[in-house]
Amino acid sequence: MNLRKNSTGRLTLNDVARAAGVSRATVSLVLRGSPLVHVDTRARVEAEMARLGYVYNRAAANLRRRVSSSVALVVNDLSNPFFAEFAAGVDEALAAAGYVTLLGSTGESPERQLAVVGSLIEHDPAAIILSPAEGSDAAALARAVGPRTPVLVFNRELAGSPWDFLGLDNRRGAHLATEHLLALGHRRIAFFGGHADSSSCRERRAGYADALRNVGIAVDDDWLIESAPTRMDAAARTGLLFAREPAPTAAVCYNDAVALGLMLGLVRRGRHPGRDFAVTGFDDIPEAILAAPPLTTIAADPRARGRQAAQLVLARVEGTAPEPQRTIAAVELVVRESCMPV
Amino acid sequence: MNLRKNSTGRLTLNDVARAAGVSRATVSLVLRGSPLVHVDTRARVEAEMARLGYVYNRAAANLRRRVSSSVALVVNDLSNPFFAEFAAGVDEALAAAGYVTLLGSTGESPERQLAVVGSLIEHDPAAIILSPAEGSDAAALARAVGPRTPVLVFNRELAGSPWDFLGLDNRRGAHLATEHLLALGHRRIAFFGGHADSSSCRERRAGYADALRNVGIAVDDDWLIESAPTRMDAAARTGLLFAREPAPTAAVCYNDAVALGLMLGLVRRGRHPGRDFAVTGFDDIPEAILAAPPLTTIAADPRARGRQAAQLVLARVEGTAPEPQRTIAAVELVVRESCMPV
DNA sequence: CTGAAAGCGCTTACAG
DNA sequence: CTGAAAGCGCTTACAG
Repeated sequence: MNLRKNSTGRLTLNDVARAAGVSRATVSLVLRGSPLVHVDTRARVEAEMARLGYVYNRAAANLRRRVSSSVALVVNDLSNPFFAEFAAGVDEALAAAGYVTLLGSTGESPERQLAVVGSLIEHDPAAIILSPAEGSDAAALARAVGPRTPVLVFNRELAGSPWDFLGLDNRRGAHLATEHLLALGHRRIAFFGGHADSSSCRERRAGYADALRNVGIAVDDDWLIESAPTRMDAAARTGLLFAREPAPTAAVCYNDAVALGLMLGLVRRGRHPGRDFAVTGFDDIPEAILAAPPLTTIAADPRARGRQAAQLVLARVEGTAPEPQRTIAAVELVVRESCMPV
Repeated sequence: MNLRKNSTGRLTLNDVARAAGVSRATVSLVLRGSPLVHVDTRARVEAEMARLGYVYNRAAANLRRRVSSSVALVVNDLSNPFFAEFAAGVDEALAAAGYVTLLGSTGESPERQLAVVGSLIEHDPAAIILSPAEGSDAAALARAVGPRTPVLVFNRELAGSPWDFLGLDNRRGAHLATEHLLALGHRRIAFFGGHADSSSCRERRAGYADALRNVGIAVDDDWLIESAPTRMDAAARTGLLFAREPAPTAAVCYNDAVALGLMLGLVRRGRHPGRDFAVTGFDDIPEAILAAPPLTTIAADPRARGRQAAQLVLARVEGTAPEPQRTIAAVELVVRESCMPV
């Protein structure tokens, strides 16, 4: 009956207990759905909670129970649709399991990443899903995380880390893209974009090289062209493809962002992607289908990867997972119109 | 000197205090940078914290201090680049201010939105930044949030809510787009996409109508075409534009997603956007520039809007903001190649 | 089925 | 400058 709040202005279990005429313990049991409470008592308590507008303080409960109901998601760049979709998938699966997502973004900076992890870890997440920035220092990260919080590394391998890993089958993806170009008759095929010091780039290059070697073509180092994994930098580096004659007729791109940037760069040079130069991507981001022409690419289903990452990390939290897991998600070729036969 | 952890396995202030030979209070003062602690003591304590790998439990501190160091961000769809950029901006500014972002996504479902808000609020965020799902129930939301947590509503107005609002200058944006088409000689101009029951759609339609009326053209209800604000639905509804003769020669689209979908729909019908039908967008998402042809649109700089939202909400939290604020962000026309003269 | 008491990891007056 | 004590909002044995 008493609407007076306690000294802090915040409604607590105490207020509900007083209003319902029971002890705090009883209210707590109601909250947690215990069968110990008489059905009438439960109803009375619930009515009071609704009437007062009580909101549960999960932080206090978590502190007492020594549990956590959050998972941190550290992502390098939310403006990359691949990671945005991934984040959406993570959040979806975490929410379904009753966890809340703590978001942190690093902008591809290892220093910011360290700061972000240091800040998130103070909020005591049950686990961390980390899509590492390029050039991450595994040892420094391990120190920032400490020994008590499980980590799932996504997408880029972190050399020397003891953590779970979820990645794409990069090698097979690039292999499929390269084979597609070979089947169309291309023989001078470049690998365009990405930084060779990232594991995903190395793996994709390996798949590309495999496919070429299978048909007796040697990899030409001049056609292994690096760029930042962004549209802009890829567009800017288009010229490197045509530095030497004969130039390639096709490029397997590190990812879709790079492929779209390359297409932009080609158009600026008066070329027609899909008509006089073939391009493949990697990721199948939503705008791949909207490009002109629509981009042939490797689909990785980032949203499903996000759900999968959440599942893996929760399995680790619940302690049901065995030793550090290395999970490689399958990947498939999506043929659209950016590759002409030659 | 003692590496033994307490019973829970977790390192606490107590452990650091014992190892450094001081009281918990002293360690706490060190942690909070108090000048009361002797410099030598501070150094000794900090050395122990580093050596032991102590991590601060901010939840416990927040509970005791009755403060919160998180802000909840509720967004309807992270796979929309406009919201992904917005989220990135929010997170960037919150992190800079020492707050952590609690993420929730609603998938444009008012029911899920209620559940998400109900779950986030239990984590006691200092504030909520809410980009409401279509068809949100303001009263139900207000009940879920309670009276103690400030909310900033972004993008879509929530009728009857007492909360701060940050929106775009929708009316002016659509006005600019329509004027651009008029200046190119178009006279039969449709307004394509969006749902008329959302405030942003109504405002954009009003700007469109203003511009037409200014030059003595009446709005034709047949050319006010609704769609979900997505690429797919827009593409599917393209035909409605050509149901009657004479058909429009141009469309002001509700947003970029709709505009890109419309362009896709036009191509499927054998038309050439930018050559025989003019299209404008709204948002200037990154792929607008990559469309074929590049999309003329209204730039809203979602990342800057995210930073702005964080700032507004923090001002409210610090209590420096006066009465409920209504902030309308300026918007500008970006001319590219999707509109030909007629 | 309910109540009194202790405790999660921290902070904050208050003495000294 | 440091220590002992109380308390943030909850949960959990333990009695009854």
